Amino acid sequence: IYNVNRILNGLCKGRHISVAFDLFCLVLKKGPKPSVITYSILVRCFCDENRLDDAIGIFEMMLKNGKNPDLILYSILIDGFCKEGRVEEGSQILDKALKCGIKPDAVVFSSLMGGYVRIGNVEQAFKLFYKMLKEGMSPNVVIYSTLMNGLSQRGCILEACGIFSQMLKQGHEPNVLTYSSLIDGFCNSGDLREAFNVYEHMMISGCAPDVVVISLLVKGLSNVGRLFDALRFLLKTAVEPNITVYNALINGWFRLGELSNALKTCRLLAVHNLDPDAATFTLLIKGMEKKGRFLEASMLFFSMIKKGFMPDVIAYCVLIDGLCIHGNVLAGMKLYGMMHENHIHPDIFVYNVLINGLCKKGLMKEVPKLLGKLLRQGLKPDIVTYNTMIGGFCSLKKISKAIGLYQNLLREGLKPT
RNA sequence: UCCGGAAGAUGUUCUUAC
Repeated sequence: IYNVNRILNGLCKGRHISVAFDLFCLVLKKGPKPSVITYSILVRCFCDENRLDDAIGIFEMMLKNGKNPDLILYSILIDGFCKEGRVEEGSQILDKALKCGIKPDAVVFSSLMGGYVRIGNVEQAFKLFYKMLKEGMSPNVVIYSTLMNGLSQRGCILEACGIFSQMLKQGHEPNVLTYSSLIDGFCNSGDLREAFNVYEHMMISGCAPDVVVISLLVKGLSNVGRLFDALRFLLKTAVEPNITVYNALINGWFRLGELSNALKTCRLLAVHNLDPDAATFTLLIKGMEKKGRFLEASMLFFSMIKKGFMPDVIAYCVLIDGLCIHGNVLAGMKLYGMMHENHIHPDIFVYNVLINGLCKKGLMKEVPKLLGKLLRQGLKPDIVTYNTMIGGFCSLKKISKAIGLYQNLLREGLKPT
C-alpha cells in the first residue's frame, strides 16, 4: 500500500484526478487494503478541486470501512473547508475531532486562522491565536505570518509590526513570506520608504527576496504613479520578473492614463519571453474602456479567445461593465449568456455590474429577473447590490422603495457602507 | 530511507461631501 499511496499522490499532484480515482477503486476491489493515508490523499485531492462533497464522501467511506481518521486527515478536511470560505464548518469538523480525542496542532490552527483572515474576520483569527497560547501551544512562523497578513491587508500595519516583534521575541526566524506581509502592509498604507526598509533588512538578514516580494514593491510604486522608480528598481534586482510584475506596471501606466506606455510594456513581454495572462487582457480591456474605446475593448476580448485564452469570470465582468456603462445593457446580457455557454459561472460581481447597468437606465422592472437568477445560483445580494438598487430607485424618486431595500439589507445582516 | 496536512503578489461591481 505504501507504493500505491506514492503513486496515488503523484497522480493527484499532477491533477490526474480521474486516473487517481480509478486506481483507488481498483485498490478497493483487489487490495491491498487502503490505509488512512490512502484515503487522506484522495480527500486532499478532492479538496484541491473544490469538490468538498466528494471529499466528505471519501471520508465517510473510510469510516464505513472501519478506519479511524487521524489528525492529518482532519487537518486536510478542515483546511479544505477553510479555503472555500466555510470556516464555521471547518471548526465543526475540529469539534468532531476533539470528541475523538484528537488534539489539534499548529497546522490545524493555522488553517482555521487563515480561513478567518480570508473572510475578513481577523478578530476571530486572533481568538484562535489566544486559545493556542492558553493551551500552552507555541505559535510558529506560519501562524504569525498568517496574522500579519490579515492585519496588513486590513491596513493595520502597526499591529502587524507588533506581531512581528512578538514573533522575534519568541525566537522565531522570519522567512520571505513573513517579510512579504510586512512589505505589502507598508505599501498599502502608502509608506513605501518603510516597505523598502523592510526589503533591505530582509536581504541583510540573509533572506533572499523572491518574485512575490519584487511584485509587491513594483505594485506599490506603480500604484502611486512612480513608474520610473519601479522600472529602476526592476533593473537593480537580480530576481527575474514574471507576468504579475509586468501586469503591475501595466496597471500603473493605465492609472496614469498613459495608454501608450501601457502598450509599450505589453510589447516588452515578448522580449522577455513572457506570455500575457488573463489579468493582462483584463487590464487592457479596462484601460480601453477608461479611454472610451469600447469597440477596441470588445475586440481585445475576442482576440483573447482567438489566441486560445478562455476569458475568466473577471474578464467577462470587466467587458460587461464597460458595455453597460456605455449604455449597452443588451450587449452585456448577451455576454452574460455567453458565460453560461462557456461554463463560466457568473459571480456576484457580474450580477452587480448588470444590475448597475439596468439601474442607470432606470430599468428597475428588469432587476428582479436578475435577482432571481443569482438566488437560484446560490448567490446572495451583497451590500453593493443593495447600494446599486437603492441608487436606482432614488434617481427615479421612488424613495419608499429605496427605504424598503435599506430595511431589507439590515434584516439580512449586511452593513451599510 | 521524507506515502498524506497550514501562510505571501497582478485584473472586475456600488458608495466615499469643496
